[in-house]
Amino acid sequence: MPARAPGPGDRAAPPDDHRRRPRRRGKALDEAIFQATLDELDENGYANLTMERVAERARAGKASLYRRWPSRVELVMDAASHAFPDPSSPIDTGTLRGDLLAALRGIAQLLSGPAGEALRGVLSDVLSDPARTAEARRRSQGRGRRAIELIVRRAVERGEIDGTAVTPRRVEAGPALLRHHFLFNGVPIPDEVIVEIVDEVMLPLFGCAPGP
Amino acid sequence: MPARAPGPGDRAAPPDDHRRRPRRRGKALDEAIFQATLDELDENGYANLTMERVAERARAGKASLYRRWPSRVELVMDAASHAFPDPSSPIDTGTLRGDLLAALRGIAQLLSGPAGEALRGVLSDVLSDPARTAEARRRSQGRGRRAIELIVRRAVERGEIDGTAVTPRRVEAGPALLRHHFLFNGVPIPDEVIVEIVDEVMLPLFGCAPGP
Amino acid sequence: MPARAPGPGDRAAPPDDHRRRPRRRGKALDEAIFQATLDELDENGYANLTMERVAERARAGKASLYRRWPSRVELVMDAASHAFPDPSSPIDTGTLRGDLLAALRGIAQLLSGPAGEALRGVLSDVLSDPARTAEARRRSQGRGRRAIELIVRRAVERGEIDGTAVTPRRVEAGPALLRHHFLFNGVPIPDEVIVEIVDEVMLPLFGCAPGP
Amino acid sequence: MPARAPGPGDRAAPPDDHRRRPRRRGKALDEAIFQATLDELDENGYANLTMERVAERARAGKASLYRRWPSRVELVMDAASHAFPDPSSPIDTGTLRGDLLAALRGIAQLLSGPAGEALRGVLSDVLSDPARTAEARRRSQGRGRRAIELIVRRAVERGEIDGTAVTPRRVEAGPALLRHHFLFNGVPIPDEVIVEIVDEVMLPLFGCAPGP
DNA sequence: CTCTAAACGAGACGGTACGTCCAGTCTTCGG
DNA sequence: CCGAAGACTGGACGTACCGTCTCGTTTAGAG
Repeated sequence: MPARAPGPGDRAAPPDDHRRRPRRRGKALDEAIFQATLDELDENGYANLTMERVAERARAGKASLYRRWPSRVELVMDAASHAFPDPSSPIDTGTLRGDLLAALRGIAQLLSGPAGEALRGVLSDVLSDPARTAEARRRSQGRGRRAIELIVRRAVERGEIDGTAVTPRRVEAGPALLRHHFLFNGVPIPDEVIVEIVDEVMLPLFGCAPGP
Repeated sequence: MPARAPGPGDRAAPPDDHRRRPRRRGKALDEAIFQATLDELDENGYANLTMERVAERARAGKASLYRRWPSRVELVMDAASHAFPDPSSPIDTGTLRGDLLAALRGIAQLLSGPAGEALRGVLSDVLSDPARTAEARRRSQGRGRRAIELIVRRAVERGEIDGTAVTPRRVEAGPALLRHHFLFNGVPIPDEVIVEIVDEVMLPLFGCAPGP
Repeated sequence: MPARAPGPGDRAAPPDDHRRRPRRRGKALDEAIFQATLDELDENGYANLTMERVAERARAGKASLYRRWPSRVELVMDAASHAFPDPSSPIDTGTLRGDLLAALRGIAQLLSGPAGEALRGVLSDVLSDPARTAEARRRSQGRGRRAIELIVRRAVERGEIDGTAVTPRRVEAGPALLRHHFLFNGVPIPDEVIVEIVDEVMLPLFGCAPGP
Repeated sequence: MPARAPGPGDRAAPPDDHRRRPRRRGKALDEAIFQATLDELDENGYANLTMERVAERARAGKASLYRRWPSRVELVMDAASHAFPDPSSPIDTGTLRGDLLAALRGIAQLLSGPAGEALRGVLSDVLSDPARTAEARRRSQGRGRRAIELIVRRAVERGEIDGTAVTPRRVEAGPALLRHHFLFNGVPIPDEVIVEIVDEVMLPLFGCAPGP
């Protein structure tokens, strides 16, 4: 029998006794899967990320993935969140403009990593289900929005801007433009883009004269 | 791998005479494929659109698709462009606010159809190749941007706004916020969103008092 | 080529619950595939046998076939061997002529079934690879050759013929002529052909006077 | 339009004016197709010979092939016959043994070329149609059979053998064993095989003592 | 410290779609 | 107007994953 596949008669093959002993469970396994997911995101992008490859890379069975997440979308969103768990209150530079630049730069940096790759892909997978759409929105927008809200509130308290100019739509505008740029132009996001968004859009909307 | 495929006509197979006679070619076939693509987009969305089903639906062979477009992305972009070929100069309502509302409403309507479904899916498929990213950007942004540019120029000519307030970033901001809302919230796009974008962001950026 | 296939479970696709539960594995699946292969051989012949149709007929996935056999050739050879597993020692009629007629008739009967159909097709697929050629030779010639060898040995022991006349080439000649006739003339193989081969070729070669 | 296939809009492209000008017809085209067929047989074997590749290699359209031959089989048989048109009467060495060796060596040489490659593949394609089977048999067996017949007749005339031992079956046996060996063992055919067939089978069948 | 139930790795399973190649037919256009 | 060129429909190729499942094996925790 020269050129055959393993073949049907090989059913009685020994069950491969050399399995890795310290079998991971729970948290340890979660971590391994997250790491494999992020690595795949990095190397191949969301479009080419498959449950099969993630499982293999994590040296886990596919069932262990499906036991935890119902689909690729949830896995990727979880993995991205897990990688950047820290909402970390925005730094305080003392001026509205400085704070906004810092905040947007933080978001840009986030988008340049796995979280960005995840965001891009998740968008198209998620829209059929409104609940998951909302979940994705919450995860991707919450951080930036809360940061800007806090920054603007501090500026109002400092008397730098008028509180009546602050509306949800305007708070959201800056991060939205940044995300929009990322989605349509990819990475890296030039710093001029951020400066322009702050100086030409955000500051004017809050009633500030554009920066230097 | 010694053997070629047996093939349908290795003799002993009947010659299958019932092929449709007036075989379509060129433009006629293009049209049929575009229509099938748009129908699939409509019924199943981009994520579930397959070359296989489009071919079947258009009663065409897969090779006829691949001869024209190298992948799903290009087919879908072409089909969407084909369906809405006319940038059609924006209507003139006489006021900046009216023009902007009309323009954004036009974009919103476009996004609510197959073009929107296409945009969403294309974004995640296209980013690996910068050239195709640019192409997608051109197709999806060009229209809105040019419309706003023209509207704003008319407003400047009417003396309604100051030309120095007009920058590319600000021109782009309105459509960008609308697309952003569409991507993260889907359809339908409530009209209040459009009104808010115009009144709270666009008009102020161009130095106008918000509308009524 | 940025996009992986959409896949059936990219969400928004129903989970297709109607799968047959007690899914066949191992031997049971082997049997089903063999049966489907033999049925296809019978109905459409080797030239029109495709992995696709065999899989469909066996209600199996194509991957289950390819996991077992690297190509059509191996599948068909295995299926044919499986259908006629028993070389079964040749019957003893008491005379050399009777034994030879019985043996050749047995081979002819075998060639008239799926094994013959398999042999014909396999020949053209297998010759590019010497190892597979040898395998095919072993499977198709071994049986007949061993039978004739045994029959001739018995005749020598009975003193019916002289052992010095027995050479491998002569032992092989009878079955070879029969197979040659089958390959160039197809089925059914007239019994006169068998009688002629025995009386005009085999018996004289072993130093016997031709039969009645 | 960066990364697109020729695309549907290119329909109006000039109809490829650089077509080969002196368009071949009739004999000239036949020759080109025959040559392409033989080349393909040589390089890829019958199993991998396709009408498509032959057409491309001959720089011809597929329809030009189908207009001349209804299928691969006929094309290949014609091409092989065309390449070796000369039945050439068998050489006369003066002895039966010498003539037989020469004849079988001639057949072996023929089988080692494109004609052999053709024979192998044709067998499996032809059997569904008895008429074509007969045609293939005529083409592949006629030559050898007529040669042996002539040789044996000369030997009878020389008084070397007894005419009553000559039967069609026995005349056919030698070439049949040679073709059988070729089909199951491929090329090259060792010369010992030919010597064995002559000395252990053919000569004894015609009532001659084996050669030296 | 056993004993059991759950979690785990591995991967087979029935499928869908991929992108390619080829069969044989039909249309267009050049000579 | 014939015939060469090649676009067309259709179908099989062999591969990659899907999400489910069945195996044993390993491990944690209850008795």
